[in-house]
Amino acid sequence: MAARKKTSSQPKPSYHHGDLRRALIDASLGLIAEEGFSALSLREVAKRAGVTHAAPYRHFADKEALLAAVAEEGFRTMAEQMRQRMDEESSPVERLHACGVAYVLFAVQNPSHFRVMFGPHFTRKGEHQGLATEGGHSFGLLMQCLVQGQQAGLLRGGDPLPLGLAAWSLVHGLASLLVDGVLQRAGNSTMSPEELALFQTRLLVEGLLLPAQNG
Amino acid sequence: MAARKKTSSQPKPSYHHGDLRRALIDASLGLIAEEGFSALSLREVAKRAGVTHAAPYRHFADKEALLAAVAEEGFRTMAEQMRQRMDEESSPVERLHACGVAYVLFAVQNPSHFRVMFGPHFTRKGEHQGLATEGGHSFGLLMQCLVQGQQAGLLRGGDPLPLGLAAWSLVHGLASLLVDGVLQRAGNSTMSPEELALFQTRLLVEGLLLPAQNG
DNA sequence: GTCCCAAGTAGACAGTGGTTACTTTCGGGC
DNA sequence: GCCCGAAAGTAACCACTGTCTACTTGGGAC
Repeated sequence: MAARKKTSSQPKPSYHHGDLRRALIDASLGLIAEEGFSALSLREVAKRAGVTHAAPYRHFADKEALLAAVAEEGFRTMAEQMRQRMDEESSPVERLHACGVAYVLFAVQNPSHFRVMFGPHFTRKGEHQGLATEGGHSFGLLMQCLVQGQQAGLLRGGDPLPLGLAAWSLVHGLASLLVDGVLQRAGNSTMSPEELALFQTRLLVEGLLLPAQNG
Repeated sequence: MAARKKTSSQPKPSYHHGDLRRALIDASLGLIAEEGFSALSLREVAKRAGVTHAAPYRHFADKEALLAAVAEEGFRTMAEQMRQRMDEESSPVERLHACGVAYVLFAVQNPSHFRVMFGPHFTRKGEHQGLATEGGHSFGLLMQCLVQGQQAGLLRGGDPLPLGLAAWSLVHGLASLLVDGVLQRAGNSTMSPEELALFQTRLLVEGLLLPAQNG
């Protein structure tokens, strides 16, 4: 139920409904949020959007196409939020933190989006390369931070790709645990998602070792 | 399709089938591995186990109970493998690495188990507290490593819980990305899951900063 | 004002899935 | 050798889902 800007992403406002495509995506997100992913069906989505069960086929070839649209929007929004938050910082290291915090916050604030983006759907098809493209943008932002940190002489050198994968793993893991509610069942409490994200990204940068032991 | 020891976990070998309960769990894992999680149905599981579709109800109250049994076994196996791998190391830091590597390797070698364990199933019910218990064992092993490292003066002090959550996030994220095949689509390649896990856990311990910058 | 065509409706079909009630099989205790 | 009860089989119910086809609506171009 994230607040959603009425951007002019879809050019044609459509005839009868206004913007059914938009409404279907939102209905999907709401349904996943309230009933869980397994409850998501085209028919129920259509009902939520206030149309009959065949109407979605005017906008999406099939169920998978709808999911792909949801995921693609998610990747785009996430990259946008990461960029925004990173732009508020100047130091490469701070930008790195901002990058990770934005990733986790997006997941927590848009759990339905996150589930679709990284779920086990999408049975093959090269059709969804839009997803890989959009997802690549986010990872590109992260890698850019890392390389800048290396060039500034702040971060350890060498191939930045493994470093980026590690950073991605960290924030993706935290996001997954939060979205799936695992941390609620574990003995966590107290720290907010943002605090957790900031703490963990700092920890990855600084290391678990005692400062005196390092170097 | 992980190799499975015929341990005496279930006392009663049952009458007609031999051990249908065991067979149903294995069939579930095989089905998820081959057809994906969404293809998992009680009827198909029963067919794979060589019985009719109503037979599973002699051993599980409903579909969710079967999933819970799968997940619980997964948590138990994972904790066991973590313990084994940790016991091969003596230094707390090395044990920490072993702990993380075992987590990731379990996920990669038992992706079906992993998906069930951390999937969005299990609609409420306190019945599944067996899951939380078994899951807690794994996390307990991790926390034990951390505290030992602190007591040995190797790791930074303070509340060990946030440190443990960070370590968990890292390995859980890597495991998730590998299991969901995201790293295949990204420009990864070259490093094996074990190498990735070891590299990343080391990185978390030592930090991203240049050694000279740290401390 | 008319006509066209996208958008949406109504209905149907085939397949699947979870679940339950009743029946049959068969190993072991007596 | 008989009988009980657990384990598995059989059959059916009912709900739901994705998708297709044919029909209707209504706004805008002309």
